[in-house]
Amino acid sequence: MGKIIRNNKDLGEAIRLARKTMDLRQIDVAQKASVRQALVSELENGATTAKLGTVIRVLAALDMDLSTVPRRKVKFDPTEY
Amino acid sequence: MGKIIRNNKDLGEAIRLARKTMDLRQIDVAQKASVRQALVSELENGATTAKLGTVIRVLAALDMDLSTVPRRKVKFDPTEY
DNA sequence: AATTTATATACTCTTCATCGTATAATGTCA
DNA sequence: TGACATTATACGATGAAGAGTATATAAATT
Repeated sequence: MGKIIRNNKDLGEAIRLARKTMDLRQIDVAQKASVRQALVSELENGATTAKLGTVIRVLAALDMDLSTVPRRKVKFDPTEY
Repeated sequence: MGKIIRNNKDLGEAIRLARKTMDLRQIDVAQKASVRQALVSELENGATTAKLGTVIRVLAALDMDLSTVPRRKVKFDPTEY
Protein backbone atom coordinates (compact mmCIF):
# COMPACT_ATOMS: atom_id res chain seq x y z
CA MET A 1 0.00 0.00 0.00
CA GLY A 2 1.68 3.15 1.19
CA LYS A 3 5.37 3.88 1.48
CA ILE A 4 7.27 3.72 4.74
CA ILE A 5 8.90 7.05 5.61
CA ARG A 6 12.03 6.72 7.68
CA ASN A 7 14.02 9.67 6.37
CA ASN A 8 13.92 12.71 4.10
CA LYS A 9 14.88 10.64 1.10
CA ASP A 10 11.89 8.36 1.51
CA LEU A 11 9.65 11.36 1.83
CA GLY A 12 11.12 13.06 -1.21
CA GLU A 13 10.60 10.00 -3.36
CA ALA A 14 7.00 9.63 -2.24
CA ILE A 15 6.25 13.26 -2.95
CA ARG A 16 7.88 13.34 -6.36
CA LEU A 17 6.26 10.10 -7.46
CA ALA A 18 2.81 11.25 -6.39
CA ARG A 19 3.27 14.63 -8.02
CA LYS A 20 4.38 13.16 -11.34
CA THR A 21 1.58 10.65 -11.23
CA MET A 22 -0.89 13.48 -10.84
CA ASP A 23 0.90 15.44 -13.54
CA LEU A 24 1.40 18.50 -11.39
CA ARG A 25 4.18 21.06 -11.24
CA GLN A 26 5.99 21.90 -8.03
CA ILE A 27 4.37 25.32 -8.07
CA ASP A 28 0.93 23.71 -8.13
CA VAL A 29 1.63 21.55 -5.13
CA ALA A 30 3.27 24.47 -3.38
CA GLN A 31 0.25 26.72 -3.77
CA LYS A 32 -2.13 24.03 -2.64
CA ALA A 33 -0.01 23.42 0.43
CA SER A 34 0.76 27.08 1.08
CA VAL A 35 4.50 26.73 0.81
CA ARG A 36 7.16 27.95 -1.65
CA GLN A 37 7.98 26.13 -4.85
CA ALA A 38 11.56 26.11 -3.58
CA LEU A 39 10.49 24.14 -0.55
CA VAL A 40 8.76 21.49 -2.62
CA SER A 41 11.96 21.14 -4.60
CA GLU A 42 14.00 20.83 -1.41
CA LEU A 43 11.64 18.25 -0.01
CA GLU A 44 11.69 16.13 -3.13
CA ASN A 45 15.47 16.17 -3.12
CA GLY A 46 15.62 15.27 0.54
CA ALA A 47 17.53 18.47 1.15
CA THR A 48 15.65 19.46 4.26
CA THR A 49 14.10 17.84 7.30
CA ALA A 50 10.66 19.30 7.28
CA LYS A 51 8.22 19.98 10.07
CA LEU A 52 5.39 17.53 10.51
CA GLY A 53 2.78 20.14 9.69
CA THR A 54 4.50 20.96 6.44
CA VAL A 55 4.72 17.32 5.45
CA ILE A 56 1.06 16.79 6.19
CA ARG A 57 0.04 19.79 4.09
CA VAL A 58 2.18 18.82 1.13
CA LEU A 59 0.96 15.23 1.21
CA ALA A 60 -2.62 16.43 1.47
CA ALA A 61 -2.06 18.49 -1.67
CA LEU A 62 -1.20 15.19 -3.31
CA ASP A 63 -4.23 13.39 -1.92
CA MET A 64 -2.21 11.45 0.57
CA ASP A 65 -2.28 11.01 4.30
CA LEU A 66 0.34 10.19 6.84
CA SER A 67 -0.29 7.13 8.96
CA THR A 68 1.39 5.23 11.75
CA VAL A 69 1.96 1.56 11.10
CA PRO A 70 3.35 -1.21 13.27
CA ARG A 71 7.00 -1.66 12.49
CA ARG A 72 8.00 -4.62 10.41
CA LYS A 73 11.66 -5.45 10.61
CA VAL A 74 11.44 -8.27 8.09
CA LYS A 75 9.55 -8.30 4.84
CA PHE A 76 8.73 -11.96 4.97
CA ASP A 77 8.41 -14.10 8.06
CA PRO A 78 8.52 -17.84 7.25
CA THR A 79 7.14 -18.81 10.66
CA GLU A 80 3.86 -17.26 9.63
CA TYR A 81 3.37 -20.10 7.18
CA MET B 1 -4.45 -0.85 10.67
CA GLY B 2 -2.50 2.25 11.55
CA LYS B 3 -3.83 5.61 12.57
CA ILE B 4 -4.13 8.53 10.20
CA ILE B 5 -2.11 11.54 11.37
CA ARG B 6 -3.54 14.86 10.23
CA ASN B 7 -2.56 17.04 13.17
CA ASN B 8 -0.65 17.13 16.44
CA LYS B 9 -3.60 15.77 18.33
CA ASP B 10 -3.73 12.64 16.19
CA LEU B 11 -0.03 12.15 16.69
CA GLY B 12 -0.26 12.66 20.43
CA GLU B 13 -2.99 10.08 20.76
CA ALA B 14 -1.06 7.54 18.73
CA ILE B 15 2.06 8.04 20.78
CA ARG B 16 0.36 7.87 24.14
CA LEU B 17 -1.66 4.80 23.22
CA ALA B 18 1.40 2.95 21.95
CA ARG B 19 3.43 3.93 24.99
CA LYS B 20 0.78 2.78 27.43
CA THR B 21 0.31 -0.42 25.52
CA MET B 22 4.01 -1.11 25.84
CA ASP B 23 3.90 -0.09 29.49
CA LEU B 24 6.64 2.48 29.14
CA ARG B 25 7.24 5.80 30.87
CA GLN B 26 7.78 9.01 28.97
CA ILE B 27 11.38 9.02 30.11
CA ASP B 28 11.92 5.59 28.60
CA VAL B 29 10.62 6.63 25.22
CA ALA B 30 12.54 9.88 25.45
CA GLN B 31 15.85 8.15 26.04
CA LYS B 32 15.28 5.67 23.25
CA ALA B 33 14.47 8.51 20.87
CA SER B 34 17.17 10.86 22.19
CA VAL B 35 14.79 13.62 23.19
CA ARG B 36 13.71 15.16 26.51
CA GLN B 37 10.96 13.69 28.64
CA ALA B 38 9.37 17.12 28.43
CA LEU B 39 9.14 16.81 24.66
CA VAL B 40 7.40 13.46 24.84
CA SER B 41 4.88 15.04 27.17
CA GLU B 42 4.38 17.95 24.81
CA LEU B 43 3.94 15.64 21.85
CA GLU B 44 1.39 13.48 23.61
CA ASN B 45 -0.60 16.55 24.55
CA GLY B 46 -0.45 17.94 21.04
CA ALA B 47 1.26 21.02 22.41
CA THR B 48 3.88 21.25 19.71
CA THR B 49 4.25 20.69 15.99
CA ALA B 50 7.32 18.52 15.84
CA LYS B 51 9.90 18.06 13.16
CA LEU B 52 9.51 15.02 10.97
CA GLY B 53 12.79 13.55 12.15
CA THR B 54 11.68 13.82 15.75
CA VAL B 55 8.37 12.15 15.02
CA ILE B 56 10.09 9.31 13.21
CA ARG B 57 12.50 8.73 16.10
CA VAL B 58 9.79 8.77 18.75
CA LEU B 59 7.59 6.42 16.76
CA ALA B 60 10.53 4.11 16.16
CA ALA B 61 11.06 3.99 19.91
CA LEU B 62 7.52 2.66 20.07
CA ASP B 63 8.06 0.12 17.30
CA MET B 64 6.07 2.10 14.80
CA ASP B 65 6.72 3.55 11.38
CA LEU B 66 5.31 6.46 9.51
CA SER B 67 3.74 5.71 6.16
CA THR B 68 2.04 7.54 3.36
CA VAL B 69 -1.40 6.29 2.44
CA PRO B 70 -3.82 7.27 -0.30
CA ARG B 71 -6.33 9.71 1.10
CA ARG B 72 -9.81 8.47 1.78
CA LYS B 73 -12.32 11.24 2.12
CA VAL B 74 -15.22 8.99 2.95
CA LYS B 75 -15.25 6.00 5.22
CA PHE B 76 -17.86 4.13 3.26
CA ASP B 77 -18.65 4.46 -0.41
CA PRO B 78 -21.99 2.88 -1.34
CA THR B 79 -21.14 2.87 -5.06
CA GLU B 80 -18.47 0.33 -4.31
CA TYR B 81 -21.21 -2.24 -3.68
C1' DA C 1 -0.23 11.56 55.40
C1' DA C 2 4.27 11.29 53.81
C1' DT C 3 7.43 9.87 50.37
C1' DT C 4 8.57 8.47 45.98
C1' DT C 5 7.58 8.32 41.05
C1' DA C 6 5.62 10.14 36.86
C1' DT C 7 3.96 13.85 34.09
C1' DA C 8 3.34 18.71 32.95
C1' DT C 9 4.94 23.40 32.60
C1' DA C 10 8.37 27.19 32.47
C1' DC C 11 12.42 29.87 30.73
C1' DT C 12 16.51 31.01 28.21
C1' DC C 13 19.43 29.66 24.46
C1' DT C 14 20.75 27.52 20.17
C1' DT C 15 19.71 25.50 15.97
C1' DC C 16 17.22 25.00 11.93
C1' DA C 17 12.91 25.12 8.94
C1' DT C 18 10.61 28.31 6.16
C1' DC C 19 9.88 32.63 4.08
C1' DG C 20 10.47 36.16 0.42
C1' DT C 21 12.83 36.91 -3.36
C1' DA C 22 15.92 36.42 -6.94
C1' DT C 23 18.46 33.92 -10.15
C1' DA C 24 20.83 29.96 -12.11
C1' DA C 25 20.28 25.72 -14.27
C1' DT C 26 17.81 22.53 -16.80
C1' DG C 27 14.18 20.87 -19.69
C1' DT C 28 10.78 21.39 -23.51
C1' DC C 29 9.13 22.51 -27.85
C1' DA C 30 8.17 25.31 -32.02
C1' DT D 1 18.62 27.77 -31.99
C1' DG D 2 15.73 30.51 -29.46
C1' DA D 3 11.88 31.27 -26.38
C1' DC D 4 9.39 29.60 -22.67
C1' DA D 5 8.50 26.63 -18.74
C1' DT D 6 10.07 24.12 -14.93
C1' DT D 7 13.17 23.04 -11.32
C1' DA D 8 17.21 23.93 -8.38
C1' DT D 9 19.99 26.93 -5.63
C1' DA D 10 21.21 31.19 -2.97
C1' DC D 11 20.85 34.40 0.90
C1' DG D 12 19.31 37.25 4.67
C1' DA D 13 15.42 37.50 7.87
C1' DT D 14 12.18 35.40 10.98
C1' DG D 15 9.89 32.21 13.65
C1' DA D 16 9.53 27.97 15.76
C1' DA D 17 11.51 23.34 17.47
C1' DG D 18 14.31 21.27 20.75
C1' DA D 19 17.87 21.43 24.33
C1' DG D 20 19.11 21.93 29.19
C1' DT D 21 17.44 22.58 33.44
C1' DA D 22 14.41 23.42 37.04
C1' DT D 23 10.15 23.05 39.23
C1' DA D 24 5.26 22.42 39.80
C1' DT D 25 1.59 19.19 39.79
C1' DA D 26 -0.28 14.77 39.87
C1' DA D 27 -0.28 9.94 40.66
C1' DA D 28 1.05 6.00 42.98
C1' DT D 29 3.09 3.35 46.88
C1' DT D 30 4.16 2.44 51.58
